[in-house]
Amino acid sequence: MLETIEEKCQKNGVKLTDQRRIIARVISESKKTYGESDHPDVDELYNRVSQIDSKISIATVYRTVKLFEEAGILTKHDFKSGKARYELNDDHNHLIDIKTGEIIEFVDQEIEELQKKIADKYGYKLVDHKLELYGIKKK
Amino acid sequence: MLETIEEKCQKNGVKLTDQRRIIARVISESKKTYGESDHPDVDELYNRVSQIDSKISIATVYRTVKLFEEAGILTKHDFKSGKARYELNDDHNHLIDIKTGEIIEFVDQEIEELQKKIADKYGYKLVDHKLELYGIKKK
DNA sequence: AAAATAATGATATTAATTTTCAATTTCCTT
DNA sequence: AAGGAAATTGAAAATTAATATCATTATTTT
Ligand SMILES: [Mn+2]
Ligand SMILES: [Mn+2]
Ligand SMILES: [Zn+2]
Ligand SMILES: [Zn+2]
Repeated sequence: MLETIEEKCQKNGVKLTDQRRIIARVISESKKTYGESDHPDVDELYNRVSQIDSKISIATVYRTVKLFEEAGILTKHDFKSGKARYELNDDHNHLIDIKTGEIIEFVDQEIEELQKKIADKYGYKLVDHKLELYGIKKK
Repeated sequence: MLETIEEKCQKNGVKLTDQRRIIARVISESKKTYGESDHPDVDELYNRVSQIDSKISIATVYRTVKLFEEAGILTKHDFKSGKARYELNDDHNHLIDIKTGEIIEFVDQEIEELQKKIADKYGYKLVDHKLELYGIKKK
């Protein structure tokens, strides 16, 4: 982890209240605590946050993930589940097992460059990108 | 256009009622009629369909796009708009202008192959993929 | 043609997210 | 430090895309 959410907030002028700090912590720790491919939805975040401070409302969780997302701190995913799922914005891609729902994260420099090249070709500067691969395990 | 929705339905065992046929037609014509980057949501489809047959209900539009999607005829997009948007499933990608919302469609063989290669590297057979590039126009 | 099956339209329901609003906390200005 | 403005919060209501229900209509099957 290169930069903490707190630092990113400071840099982006996002004020950190007690509630936001706790929510930030839960998100930061979600990978370490719950495994590599953890992409919690708001309900799940609310559950985890509640264990730290049971008075935090789900409205605040919704407000905070939105705030963090708009500040570029979090990435919101709309996988097929219907609920939005969140994680730290660290520029990786996802390979999703359509049988099990397992999510594998990957980074590929070649893809990154190719995407930049394509945007460039159409006269655009690439500022964000989303790549999801759906596959079935080969036996 | 290589294959009509009607043909795809027949091939996939999807029955075409009058209502479905009209909805299929509206979707097929959405590009020609409304320009290159047309990705209508259900409300918009309902509006267009209603001009042809005002008795078709929005429930039927919802049911039909779901049916077509499950048959692999349509692709459902969850862009940032909140509403799902639909178009013919023809395996292209999107470059979205984050200032104007304009959607540019593109196909890139190199990206296609690279994606297959990555899935393969993780032991998966690629069955679907979604790539969205977000950019700002260079001046 | 009669019975069974499927699809439709209208409406109710669900569920995620947003909004409202009064209360509390934080931030300014003096 | 005090007082008032501004921002944030919790609880609850509102919104809204999408789905489910159900009586009616259309299509198949016998
Ligand atoms: Mn990247
Ligand atoms: Mn492809
Ligand atoms: Zn991830
Ligand atoms: Zn498209």
